[in-house]
Formats: sequence, C-alpha cells, structure tokens
Amino acid sequence: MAKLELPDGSVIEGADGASVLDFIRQIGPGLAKAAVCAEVDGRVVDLSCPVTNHGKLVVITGKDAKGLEILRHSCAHIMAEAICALWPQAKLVYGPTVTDGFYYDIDLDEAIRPEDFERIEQKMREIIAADEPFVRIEMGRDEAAAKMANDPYKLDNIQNAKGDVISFYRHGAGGFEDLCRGPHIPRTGSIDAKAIKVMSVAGAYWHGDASQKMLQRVYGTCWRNKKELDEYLTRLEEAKKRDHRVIGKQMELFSFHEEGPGFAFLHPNGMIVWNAIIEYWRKVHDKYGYAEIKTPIILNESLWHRSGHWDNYKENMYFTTVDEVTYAVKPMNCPGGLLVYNASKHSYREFPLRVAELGLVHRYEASGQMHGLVRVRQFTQDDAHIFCMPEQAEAEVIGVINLIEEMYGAFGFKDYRIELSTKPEKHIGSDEIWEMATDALRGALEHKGLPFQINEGDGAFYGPKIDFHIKDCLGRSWQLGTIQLDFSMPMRFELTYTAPDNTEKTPVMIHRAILGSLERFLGILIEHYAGNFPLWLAPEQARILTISEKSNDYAAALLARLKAAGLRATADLGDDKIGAKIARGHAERVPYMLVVGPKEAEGGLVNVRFRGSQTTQTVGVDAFVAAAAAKIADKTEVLTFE
RNA sequence: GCCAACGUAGCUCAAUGGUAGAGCACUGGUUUUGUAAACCUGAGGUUGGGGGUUCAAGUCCCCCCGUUGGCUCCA
Repeated sequence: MAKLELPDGSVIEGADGASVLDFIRQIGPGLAKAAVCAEVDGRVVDLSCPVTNHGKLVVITGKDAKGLEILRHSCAHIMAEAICALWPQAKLVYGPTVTDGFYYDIDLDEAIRPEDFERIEQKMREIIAADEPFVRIEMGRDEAAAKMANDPYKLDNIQNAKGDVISFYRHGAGGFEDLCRGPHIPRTGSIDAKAIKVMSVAGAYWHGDASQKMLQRVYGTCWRNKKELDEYLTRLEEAKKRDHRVIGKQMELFSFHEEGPGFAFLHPNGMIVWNAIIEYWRKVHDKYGYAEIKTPIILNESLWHRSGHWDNYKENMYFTTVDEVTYAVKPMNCPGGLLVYNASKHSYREFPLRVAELGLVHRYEASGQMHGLVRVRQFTQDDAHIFCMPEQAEAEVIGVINLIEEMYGAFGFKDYRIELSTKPEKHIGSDEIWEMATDALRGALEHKGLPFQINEGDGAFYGPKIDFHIKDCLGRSWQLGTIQLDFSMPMRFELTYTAPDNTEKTPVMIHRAILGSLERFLGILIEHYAGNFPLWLAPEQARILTISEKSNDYAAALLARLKAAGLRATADLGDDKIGAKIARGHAERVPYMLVVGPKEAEGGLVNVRFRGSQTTQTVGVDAFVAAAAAKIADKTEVLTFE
C-alpha cells in the first residue's frame, strides 16, 4: 500500500504503483479534472507518475502560478507539434516559458511569417481537441544520446541535462515526441483552446552566441481561459498606448529623422520637461556640494589612447578628421573631466571634490539596438566624478546614495533594486585595492540598510560598481544610476594630490550617474506617467478656455496674471464650442483647464476642470494660482484641490 | 550587426497591377456658443530613395536608407 498525506493532514491510500491521478480521484472528480500536475514530497511530477511508499501530496491546478507555468510549457510543446506538422523539416531546439507566455526556438530554413500564425493556432486547436495524453518515456543518457544521434540540438540538450534519467514526452496521433524534463499536463485537452495565441516570431542565436546559427524563435502565450487571454491582450494594448514614442508624437515632445538615426530632436514641449528636470537636478546637486563643469564633445584622438577607450571601445566611437588631425567624439565624459582636474594642483584639504557634468556623449550602437529615446546613439549623461582620499570613499558613496534616494523619490520612483558587481576575471589593480573598493561600496549599502544583490565578477575592468534599477508603474525594471570606483583613470592620467604628510598621492575616483541618460530618463518618465506629467513637469500647465469670444478680454487679462505667477499657460480663444475645447484639452493632457465665460469674468473666478476628470470646481483666480504654485513646489502628482 | 516584418498627406489609416482617398490637424468662411469634438470650403502627395519587369507599379523583383519586434550588447 502507498500512502499520501494531504496538506490538511488527512491521508489517502492506494495500491503500490498507482498513479498520482488515481490518488487525486479519491479526493474528488472535480479536482482530478482540474489537476495539471502534482507535488510529491516537494518534487513536481506528472499525474501519471506512479506512487510508492509514503509521501506528502500537493495538487497543482491551473489556478496555481506553478500550474499556469506548466500549462504554458506544455503549450510550447503543442505549438512545436503544430509547427512540425506544418513544416516536417523543422528541427526543434529549446522551448521554455517566459513571463506571460513561452517560446520555441526552431531551426527551419523557410521563414515562418505572421501570416502563418493562424495556421499554427488552427493546428494547435486540433491537437488540443484530440485530447491526446502526454506520455513520459524515460531512459539513460547513453540510450537517449543514441536515439538523438542525428539531431545536434537535442544531443546538446541531453549533454547539458542534469541527472541520469533523460525523459521524452510523446503526444498526438502522429507520435510527436520531444526531449523534455517535464513535468507536463496529463492530456493536450487540459489546455483551453480559446486561451492560446501565437504572438510573434524573431531571430535568436543558438545559445545566444552571435557566432552560432540564427534560429527562428516563435513566441506564444497561453492562459487559463479566454477571459484571461483577453485581459492580457488588453494589457498589451494599454502598454502600447503608454509607449513614449507614441506619446512623444502626440504631445510633440521629440522626433527622430533619417538624417540622424539614433539622435533625438527635442521639440519645444520636450525642452520644457527637459529643462524642468535639469533645473531640479542642479538644485539638488548644489545642495549636495557639487560643482558643475562642461567639457568639449570632440577631443584629440590621443586623449582616447591615454584613457584606454581607443583600445577597448573604438568600434563604438565616432571619429572626425580635420587638417589631418583625428578627433574622437566623446563616448564618455571622464577624460575631459580629468583634464580639468589636472589643470590645477590639488590638496587633500579640497577633498572630497565633487565635479558634475551634464555631458553629451555619442556611442555608435548597432542599428538593431535603437529604440526611441530609451536606446540612442547620442545622449546626455548626468555624470559626476568625485575625487577623494581612500578613507573618504565610503562616506562619499553614502552621500551619492542619499542623493539618489532624494531624486528618485521626486519623480515618484519608490521601488528600486540594487546590484553590487565585483571583480571580473579581466581586471587591473591589485587584489588589495579591489578589496578596499568593494568593501567601501558594500559598507555604504550596509550602513544605509539597503538590500542588494551581488553580481560576482560583473564589475568593470577598472573597478567594482553599484547599479540602481527602478521599477516603473507597469512593473518594468530600468537601470538608471550607477556608482563606480575607478582605479584606472587616476593612474593613466597621473592624478595627484598633496596628502597631509606632504607627499604626492593618487586620489580615489568615484564615477557616478543618477538618472543615467537624460534622453532615456525622459522616455521612462513619459511611460511612467503615460504622458500625464505632474504639474511641475507638464509642458503646458493651464489652459484658459473661453465660452465665447465675448470673454476674450477677461481671458487675456487672466493669461497675463497666470504668466506673471510663473505658470506655463495658454488661452484657447477660438470659436469652437466649449465641449470641443475641453475634449481637445483632455486629449492634449493639459493638467488644468480654466473655463471662463461671463459668469467667471464678473466674479473674478475660474471654473477649473482637472485632466482626465469630469469634475469641475469654481475658485477665485488668486486661490487657483496659490494652489497651482503649491502643487509645483511639492512636485506632487495630485492635481485636485482640497 | 544578425533574422523577420513594415515604410502612402503633419498624425492615424484606406486603395483585385489600371485616374492615390478618408478622418483628425491646417486655410478661408458661417456660427457667438456653458463643460469630452457645430457646419461649409480650400489646400495639402515624385506613395522612404534608386534601379528593373510591364502598355501600365503604391502594389511584382533587386539594391540602399529608416523604423518595428526579437537575438547580442548596453546608459
């Protein structure tokens, strides 16, 4: 007799070797139908798995996160079966689940096109309708390797598989079979045929290695039911509406042109947001004791030999030659900053020396990498270099973290992840100096009580670093800030300072960025706010809408009053009806619409309509100006008045 | 850079190989309006660029540029 204990402590018994499903049937037919897999003693197994001895049983259904993942993984196999039925010469490579779906990498000379998706889905629905069982076949590694001797991909998978038992799954009338660790759903019919969709196809290198063959990666998704699939598709639509490239056009924030691929053109509206960010940035940096400099964009090639960029980075740099002298367009700001440092002699008494630069850099990225403002070839780094003595490093890093917390908070990013990257194999500098630097970074994080993840061996060749990844309102992660200790540059540029003992020493250099790339940060902000900027960032903060042209004089006086108060305001004096003006104001994401007619003119009032809302509120002009000023000062996202 | 798809008016999109259109925006006019789009009118295009096939190309073929989705890389 075999026994299984349920989570509630009750025990069910069955014949030795009976399947997990046989046991679950004892609990109830409904559960047996809903079950996709089971956990026996913490190990996830197929329902067909025989039970011997005693154990603990947890039934997994599609409702569990684990169950959904199994549904998707099995769905990847069903898609593979469908593709093999349509293209018998297709070779299967690897088909894992990913967030919200799955993909299957396929080696096939004929291109799979979006027009083929419907055919693939149709075939998948047939396979699901046939409700064939998933049959697990186990064998030893050698036997499996012999079986797959003609398939280099599966042979590779067998070699990389953990454990001694290699398993295959067979389903479908045609005897479709694929190497897989499992577990899988009991029958193809366990999947809701209305809840699947083939999403896209893209190229992917085998093993992610650009020197290997390019495979076709077919992405699909699978949900518990049609409702969930539809919700997912709606979510994608919503995300698309937030796309900063779409909103950037709608709000006339920026544009791109063939004449400068990867170079953003900022329009007047975009510049307002840009300048608001920078104005705030300067204020905070002043508060934290930074000086600001500006160094040239184009510098003699020799500088880049000295900095090491020419050796490590020249494929990504732009060059220009004038009068037979070659110049490089800077990909980083540090070499210029070091020339500024070396322009005068330094004492430890000046330290820590914090020097910031909003530096425009160019990096030649491969064409396939560009993406709106988020990935460009020209961008502005909010850079800074801190020069200090070794014993000051940790306190300086703490100071940078404080600055980061303050700035991210102002933009509504409360949730971020921190990673500490340590010494890579290829590095310069002694182990002692690496240890000192890594301790400084770790010590700063521990002093702040911040949780962090360690990326062993992922630091730059010149020093360890801390990276900050923020989460936006859609839960997507973006790397923004970075703090790096650099041992290379101070030596290459022979930086010195006079130490308390009157000897010349090499300073420690901290290289840091808070927002990373301002262009990219603007793109992230647009998506984070879906274009609904808080008042302090909004290109147009208030718009006066007249009921008719009879109120134009009042509107003009009101506009002058708002502008005098420093508000970015305009007036819509056209002969459109008020409904049309309001609709346009909402569409253009104006935070405050001030409706004025004879009534308001008489009482010195404005009727305020809030962006995205139907509610209106009539207040005096002074009250409105004061409320708006307070919102701007607070950097709040809330528009409504108390 | 690699694989695939796409590129039509300022924007969003139509157009079996047979005269390139619509909505919004824009021009001029009518209307003087009270809370999510009044009406009329006009203008706007070497269909990304270049070559080819054809009596005829937005549409088919080739090359280039750009964009999109991924891979790789990264701020």
